[in-house]
Amino acid sequence: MKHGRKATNQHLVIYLNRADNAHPPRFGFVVAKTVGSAVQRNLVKRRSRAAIRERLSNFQLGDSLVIRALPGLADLSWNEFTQELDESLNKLVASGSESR
RNA sequence: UGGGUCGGCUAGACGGUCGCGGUAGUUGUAAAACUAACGAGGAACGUCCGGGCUCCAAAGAGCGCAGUGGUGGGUAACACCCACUCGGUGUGAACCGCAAGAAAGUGCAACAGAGAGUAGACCGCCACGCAAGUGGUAAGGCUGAAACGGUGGUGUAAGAGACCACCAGCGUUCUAGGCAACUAGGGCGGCUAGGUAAACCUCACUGGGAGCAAGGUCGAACAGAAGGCGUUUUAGGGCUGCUCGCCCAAGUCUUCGGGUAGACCGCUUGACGGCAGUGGUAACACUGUCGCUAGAUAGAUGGCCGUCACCGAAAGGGACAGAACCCGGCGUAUCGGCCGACCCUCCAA
RNA sequence: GCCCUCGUAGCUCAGUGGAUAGAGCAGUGGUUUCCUAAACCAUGUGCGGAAGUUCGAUUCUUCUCGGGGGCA
Repeated sequence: MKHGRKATNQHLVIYLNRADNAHPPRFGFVVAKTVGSAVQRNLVKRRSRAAIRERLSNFQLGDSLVIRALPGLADLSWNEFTQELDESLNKLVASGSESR
């Protein structure tokens, strides 16, 4: 992800790299131990997967996305989580289309 | 009525929809698709003990080291569990206890105090002496966590287990009960033998080492260099603190550098769970019958909607916590809910 | 998953059954100086937590909390 762009939020850091490859979109989740216990980390990963699945149509071939979770994310509700995620994604997509 | 003790169970339920994991079946050359039933816990946690399993040739001996520590039983085993004994706490139901040995030996006890361990003599008491002091004594005072039996009497110059009575404690022995720990009672002895073993130690019993990243099969990739010790007179290794014994052995060890990090087996049917019966006070065991109940490999349980229960006046809320080879325990965390047995107290009879 | 280690002052470390736990640096106040630094004097701050053994625990034992490291 050295060539990607980054968007930071209060509880999220998102990296996006758009390449011209033909591979399907790839997603990675980084949940460190600082986020919480094993139960809380699992919850964050599952919610991230569910949220990305709902937004699959927003991505193109060749995209690579990494979501890094920060401490405090596990205490959010589902609605707060998706709101932060959408904000960050919109920022990334908007800046990407401008530069091209 | 109020308060409490112990034991057990549970950890929201049902449905719709979009998804995930392995398994079975069908289709398909294959990739994959479809269908079906399953899919985290009471602690999955901490990793504090004990085992199974695997490898170390087999798992040998002695010393050392470590662990356990009332008795009997349960168990594959245990530091766990059950029953009992002893000691302590509580009005009680009950609870707590690393609960062997201090006359085998060594050590330790600061400060205070006269004295802290084969006792001792500061004040005191008594005798002698004009006095200084000398001798006797340990009842009383003081210090301390702890001071060498207690009470009463006899006795004495004053006193003292010096002697006596009772009591407490010790050793030894006998009787009765109990598998035993131990309990009850009697005789004899000597008159007191202190504390600490989670200090060294002694006694009894137990323990070989490593761990599923164990271990095995297949496949992929790469590049060697320097040095040490050896090649039948035994280097090095298994082996871990030492010694012995045994085995492997022609290579092996150290440092630097380079490469790989994929697949499969191990892997889930087990000291397994439910029910019934029998034995046992119980822990538990045996017999019969029924059942199959996660198996991932960056790690599968989430999102949305509805109904009904719980808490709350409502808004709203719902604990602790996520399997990674598997079991048996222990310890710790936990919003709550339910059931049973028992104790104290209040009222009534 | 398994194994091994370490917690003492703000920091780096000593210590070890005995009263009031030390050393260096840092901090605060003062002396000196026209002012600052240096120097000198004074001073505050602690044994990760809870039980137990002991007359007495930082030390011994058990449980627990937190940190660090290793493995094919």
